Amino acid sequence: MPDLQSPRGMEDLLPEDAAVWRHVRDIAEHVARLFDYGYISTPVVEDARVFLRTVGEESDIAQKEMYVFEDRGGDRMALRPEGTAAISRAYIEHGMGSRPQPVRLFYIGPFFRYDRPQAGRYRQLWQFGAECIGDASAAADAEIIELQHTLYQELGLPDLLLRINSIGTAETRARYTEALREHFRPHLESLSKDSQRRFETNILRILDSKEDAGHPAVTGAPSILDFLTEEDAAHFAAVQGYLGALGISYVVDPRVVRGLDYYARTVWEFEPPDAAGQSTVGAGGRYDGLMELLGGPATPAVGFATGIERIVLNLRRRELAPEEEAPVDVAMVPLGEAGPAAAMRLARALRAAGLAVRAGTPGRSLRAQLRAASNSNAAFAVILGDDEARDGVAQVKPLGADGEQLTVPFGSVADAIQRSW
RNA sequence: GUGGGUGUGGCCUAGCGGUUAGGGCGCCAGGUUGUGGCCCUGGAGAUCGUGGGUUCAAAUCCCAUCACCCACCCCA
Repeated sequence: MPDLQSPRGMEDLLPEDAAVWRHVRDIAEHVARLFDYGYISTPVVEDARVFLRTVGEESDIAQKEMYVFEDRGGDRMALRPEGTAAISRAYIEHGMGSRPQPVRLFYIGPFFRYDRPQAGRYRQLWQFGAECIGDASAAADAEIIELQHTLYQELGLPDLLLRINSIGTAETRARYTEALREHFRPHLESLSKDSQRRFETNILRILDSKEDAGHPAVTGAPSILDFLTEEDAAHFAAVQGYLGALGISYVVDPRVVRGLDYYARTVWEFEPPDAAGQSTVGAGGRYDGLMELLGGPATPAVGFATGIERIVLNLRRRELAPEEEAPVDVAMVPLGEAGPAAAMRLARALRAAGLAVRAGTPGRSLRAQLRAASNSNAAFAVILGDDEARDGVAQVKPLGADGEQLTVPFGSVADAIQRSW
């Protein structure tokens, strides 16, 4: 190991990884476009309060997973751990409440969580997300889920399991957590240490504990769905109605909860069927209370985020990840004294004609350069030495199985290559 | 923060007390005074993660440490 390496949990993206990332990003942006979501990019660094106010001071994100630092001016800054709060900040700051509602936005970029890395979890992670802001209706929930569902369909991940739930409003959850507390209190002794801790910090999390999954107190716990108000229940039923109309399969799972406090009503997750470990590929929910936490007007909103690394992981597991970018069209092969300069000028002309051209390596033997050209998967080698430079021509050599090498005047090289396709 | 596993050239790896630390891939060069892919030959490239200890002798055994991986917590 060299003594300098990338920070823990933050990975270099190498050229050989580029094809699959480009693939995912292209499809994500395409799907966003299909739904008329506009691209928004917010800073990677924000005033720490943007997140501290919204994710909940007590949440793990605020307590131990956020990169917080003081800048040179003494301001408390944070590397963004998630997208929704920052986008909400931008929505308020730019008065987007005065635009036609709802405002539909999508984003893609890196986020940061000071977590212990493991498979599918990183300290710098990329997320693609979409937010539909200013629409309280169940149709907006369905639209966001449909967008996310379409993304996975387009990517070739049609069998991700959609689990949905409603966690009601803040009042609902207050009544429910009180009921849970009463339910679990007599069983505390027999629950795992983690669950005992959760009993104090985030009691909802006991429900999806891995250790206590089979515990009778967990399996027999009351369901939040029984605590929903009439309005919440109607909203949830409407969402399910839309999903049914769209033919999107899902399961209602009352154990789906959210780590962040600002969620309300509909929440969901997409998971691979062979789920294990850090498996959630994407998750979303309604966050009607968030804007007010940031000092803005009460504004209903719903959105989702999906982890690019986790998408790539799933594509690779299924061998659906494209391995290579499109190969280069032309590899230049300059020889001799006059070849290199003439080859550079010819390469410029070819690029101007829209061809991708890899520069050669003057000084290397013809054999070595042709080997390299062949390895690069270039469609053509263009050989240019002293004789060619003198005569104003180049040798155009197809690198495929067959095809004849031609002597072509400079001005006709681009044409000759484009015609022979 | 907790637990487990693994560290040998760029990558994969053999060696598990005494070897000039071996091989494969890749890279560079040559085999053709200017013609690739296959093949052949040669070359460069390793403080055996780091520090300490045991021993006549350590990549190999012990301890510590660091890094990475996996899992828990939490989350995308």
